[in-house]
Amino acid sequence: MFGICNFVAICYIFAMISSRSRMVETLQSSGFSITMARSVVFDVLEHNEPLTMSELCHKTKGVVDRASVYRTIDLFEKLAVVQRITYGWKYKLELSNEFQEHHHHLLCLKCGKLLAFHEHDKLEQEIMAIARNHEFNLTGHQIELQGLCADCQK
Amino acid sequence: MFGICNFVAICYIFAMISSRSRMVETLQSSGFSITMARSVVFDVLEHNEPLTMSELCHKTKGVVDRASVYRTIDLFEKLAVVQRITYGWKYKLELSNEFQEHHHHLLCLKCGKLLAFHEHDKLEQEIMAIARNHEFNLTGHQIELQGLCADCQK
DNA sequence: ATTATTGCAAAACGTTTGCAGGGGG
DNA sequence: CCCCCTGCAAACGTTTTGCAATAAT
Repeated sequence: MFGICNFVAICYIFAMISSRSRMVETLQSSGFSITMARSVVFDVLEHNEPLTMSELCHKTKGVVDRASVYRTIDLFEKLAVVQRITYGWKYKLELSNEFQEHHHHLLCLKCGKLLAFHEHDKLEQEIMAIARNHEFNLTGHQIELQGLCADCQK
Repeated sequence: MFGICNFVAICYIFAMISSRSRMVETLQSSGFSITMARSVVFDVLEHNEPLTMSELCHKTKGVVDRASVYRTIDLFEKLAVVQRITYGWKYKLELSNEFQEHHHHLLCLKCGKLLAFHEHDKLEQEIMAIARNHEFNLTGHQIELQGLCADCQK
C-alpha cells in the first residue's frame, strides 16, 4: 500500500504542520497574537540552517523590520520556540528542542559550516556527573566542537 | 627542611614568574615589542577571574586606551596567550591553556559566578570519538554547563 | 633613527527604545 | 473597535579604523 517514499513524505509534511501549529498554539496559549512578522520569522528559521541575527534580518528584509525581528526573537526565546547556539563567540538562532531533536554542533573553522551531531549519550551522562560532583543544579549546557570538516581537510 | 607550605608558596611564585616570562618570550619570538599596554593587560588578566571586555577596559581605564585593549587582546589571541570563553552567549577573557591548566566552566545563572572544573577526561575522550566519527580534524572545543551553584540553591 | 605601537576621534556595527500609526482578535 | 504589534528613527553600547604623536629596540 505505502511505499517507503510515501511514508517519508507523509512524515515530513506531518512534521511541518505539527511544528508550525505547535508554534501557533504556544503563542495563543500565552495570549500573543499570530502576526505576519512572527509567521515570517518562524518560517525562515524552519526552512534554513541556523542563522545569525543579521542573516535572519537580511532574509526578512523589506518584509519585516529589523526591530521587529529582534522583538520576535526575544519573544520566541522566552516561549522557548527558538534557542541561541554559540558559534565561535557569537551566536546563531534555530528552532528549539521542542521543535526539533536535541543536539550539538561541530563548527568548521574554514568554511563556517555547522554540522549537527546526535550521538551524545555518554557526553550528557558525564556532564550530569560533573554537575553532581559540584552540587550544581543543572538546567542546560552548551557544547561546541571546532575543527576542519572532512571536505576542508583536503 | 621544606614544610608543605613553603613548597606551595615557592611553586606559586615560580608559576607567576614563569607565566609572565613565557608571555614575554612568546611576544619576542614572534617579533613583537614588550610595551606598557601589553604588560598591563596581561597583569590584569593574570590577577583576576575571567573578565568581559568592558570589565577589562574599566580596570585599565586611564592607563590604556580602549582601542589598545582591543588590539592587545586581538594579538594575544593570535599568539594564544589569551582565550575567549563563552558566557551565556557573550564571552569572557582569561589567560589560555599554556598559561594555566586546561579546564571548562560551570556558570551559575543566579549569581553569575563561573566555577572551573578540571575532571573531564571522559568528556574529552568522548568528544574526540565524536569528531573521529565525523571525519573531523579537531582543533578545539567549548563546553559550558549552566545551572544553580550550591549557594544559590538554598 | 626607524618602525612598531599608541591615543584620540570618528565611523561602523549590533541591539534597544519611544512613539505614532496600522493590523489582529 | 480596542489594544497589541509594527515600522520608523533615533539612541546606545561595543568594536574597528585612520591618522598623527609617541615609545620601543
